[in-house]
Amino acid sequence: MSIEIKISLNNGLYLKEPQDSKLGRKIIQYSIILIDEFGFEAFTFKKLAEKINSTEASIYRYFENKHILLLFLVNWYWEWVNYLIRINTTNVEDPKKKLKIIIHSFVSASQENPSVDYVNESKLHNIVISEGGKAYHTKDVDNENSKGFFSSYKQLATTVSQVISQINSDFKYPFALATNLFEMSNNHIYFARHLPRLTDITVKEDNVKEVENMLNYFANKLLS
Amino acid sequence: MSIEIKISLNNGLYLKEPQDSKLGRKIIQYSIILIDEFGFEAFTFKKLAEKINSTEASIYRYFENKHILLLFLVNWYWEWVNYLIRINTTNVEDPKKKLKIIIHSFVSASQENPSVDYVNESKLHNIVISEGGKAYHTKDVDNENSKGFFSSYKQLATTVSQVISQINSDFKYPFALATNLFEMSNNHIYFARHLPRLTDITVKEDNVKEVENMLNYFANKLLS
DNA sequence: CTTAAAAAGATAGTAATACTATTATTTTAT
DNA sequence: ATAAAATAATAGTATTACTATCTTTTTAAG
Repeated sequence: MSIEIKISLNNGLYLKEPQDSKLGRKIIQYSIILIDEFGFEAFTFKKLAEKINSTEASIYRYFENKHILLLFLVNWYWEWVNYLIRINTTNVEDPKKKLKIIIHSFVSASQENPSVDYVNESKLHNIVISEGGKAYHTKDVDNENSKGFFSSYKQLATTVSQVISQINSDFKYPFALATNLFEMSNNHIYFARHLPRLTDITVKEDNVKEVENMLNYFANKLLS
Repeated sequence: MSIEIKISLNNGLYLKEPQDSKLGRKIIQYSIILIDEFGFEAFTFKKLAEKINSTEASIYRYFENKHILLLFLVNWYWEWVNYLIRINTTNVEDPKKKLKIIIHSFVSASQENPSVDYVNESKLHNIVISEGGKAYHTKDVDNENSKGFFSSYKQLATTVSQVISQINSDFKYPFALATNLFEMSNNHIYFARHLPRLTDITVKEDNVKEVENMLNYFANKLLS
């Protein structure tokens, strides 16, 4: 007995819905593991095929190429954070409390249930931290945007911006603050791990409390 | 009669100093043009060689690979912004004024003189905006960091953090604010151009005044 | 002005990547 | 039991990211 979550994504992100078949779910599961392990550049469909005892050709039936697969994974993450925010803020009236919950979701969505068994949310979060920007920093961004490949991120920005405007309706940059909190969260976890001189916070053993405190401080100060 | 600027970079970033030879300067000049035009992924040494009527082998004598070349270019930009901040803030006492000048340098360094004739600063700024994150979002980041490949960015962060601390010595996140202002500047110019629903500002014909206003607002509010 | 050495060019070759195509086998649903 | 769908197996291509070697051109020093 269990509750199943299936996150629906823009159908231009895949050739065949990977969440509906065993092989498709394995592709998702092990692409997350391999991208996390080797990085996006060194990740190939050939390596993935070997890992799951399948073939390149079979993987190509699900995803056009590895960039689209990355977009799929990042969109999955955006949708999942959207979902967590929705359920964790229901029945919360105070927009300030809502924003605190949102910030908590940004830094540690990966430690939440309910989980989807073929997605290692913690590794997926690491991918978003390390490779997420590559999903939209491409020459094809305008074309992909027109196909709706970033609508989950926009949805997230809209949700958060509305809470921001509830806290302070005079604040002129609700969308910029929303995306900045998300980007800053990922960026500073990355900096703490790899380029610590670029930040003031530390992250020990995935303890992101300091990042969370910093984001709350920034948000409160800006909206006061 | 002219004043020449030569920006010195970590010598692990090249096999042979490209700024000291005609071919080397052509490599810099046209790699900027081609990366800006085609994007980093589609850019190859072969295309560059064809463009400058040289050969792949010759380019490989200057740069190990295209990733190192990108690092070289991004470091050049970081050093150049450092330099602009230094000369534009000399004899300015008020740290608040200094920070304004810094923010102006972040958003529109590309429109400043003095220029280096083989570097199109405006296109280089576009590369930093669109591809800059790829310089450090790689599996090799720790190794490259240990070789000092990010010291120009750290230097920039340090300079800005000192001004921030001069404005408000109690502010707990001077480095994070410094890097965030820089990243936010690039990010929101990119968003305004390609994913406008992720920001509140607009950028028409390279007019980045709105970004500058936003960054000044954020900085002032956070440091008040 | 000569000459040696450094730089650049020309050419060729390799392993890996990012696919596409075709056919054979297995799984699944009726 | 069987047809259709999914997957596996195999092969092949163009491009990329290099490396190696040899020839020609440029430059710098006596």
